[in-house]
Amino acid sequence: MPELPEVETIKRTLEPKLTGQSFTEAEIYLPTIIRIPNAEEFKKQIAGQKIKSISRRGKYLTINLSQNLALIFHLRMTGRLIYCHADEPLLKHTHLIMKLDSGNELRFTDVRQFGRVWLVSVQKLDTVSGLKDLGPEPFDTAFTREFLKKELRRRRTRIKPLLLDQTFIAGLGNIYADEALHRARIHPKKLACNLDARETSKLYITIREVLQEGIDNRGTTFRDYVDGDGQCGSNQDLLQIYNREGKPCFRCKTTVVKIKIGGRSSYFCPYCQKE
DNA sequence: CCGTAACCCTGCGTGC
DNA sequence: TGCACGCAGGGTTACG
Repeated sequence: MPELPEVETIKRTLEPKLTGQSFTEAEIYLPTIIRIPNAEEFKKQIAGQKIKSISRRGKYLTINLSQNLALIFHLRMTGRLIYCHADEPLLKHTHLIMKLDSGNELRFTDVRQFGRVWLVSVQKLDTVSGLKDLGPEPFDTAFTREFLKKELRRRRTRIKPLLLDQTFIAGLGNIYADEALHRARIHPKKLACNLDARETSKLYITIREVLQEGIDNRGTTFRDYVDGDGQCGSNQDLLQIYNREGKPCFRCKTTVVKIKIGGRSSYFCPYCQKE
């Protein structure tokens, strides 16, 4: 599940390879993944476009093109964006191939077909669903301890679903949200407005810590995630709580529990994270 | 405002 | 071995 650290890793692997190259043509095998424009327009518009830079916002990856165009990807759960030579055999579930003038290709594959692609002018970025409504970047100066404190105080929802709400904070997904809560010793069902000053401060720090460690370890490969070179990350070896149901908490040896909150699984330690 | 659930989709683990 | 079934999940939408 590509979350902020995974998308950031993909960005870092792709940027030096793609920058300066131009797209020559596109082959579309599953048109439904492209939200804007239609398949024919996509092919027509992307041909000849030069890649200026790559950027990330939350879990969205943007390839900034010449002529004020932006090619935007959201990988959802199983999407992959891989740079390789045109001779490489096609992986299963390859839905989109974008050819480059170097003889290499950028390929989009996605087992579950939930990933999405947009090609829009920068003036129309607000037509990319979810992008304009994103909350602050966890590493941006706008995301301060005071901001988190103020926002949590006025929210009467449980902390776990709130951390997953991309309009609240951009980039956290199920894995890093559980890791941040465990490290801050906060129960996932605790109401946001009931967090005390110490918990809020701790959470502010642990959100940044778990994300930074995820980036440092080149992402968490739980099942499907690979970077732009097709390489797995290593952060899965360092997870303290996610997917550890029935196993002893590394801190206190209490058995890790899995519960459902808002339809999503949540892993926590009932001793370290009291409700 | 908040919670819940359905939906999109395929692969995988489980139970029979 | 094979089949049916439930589950996994990010984001969107609908509804209470």
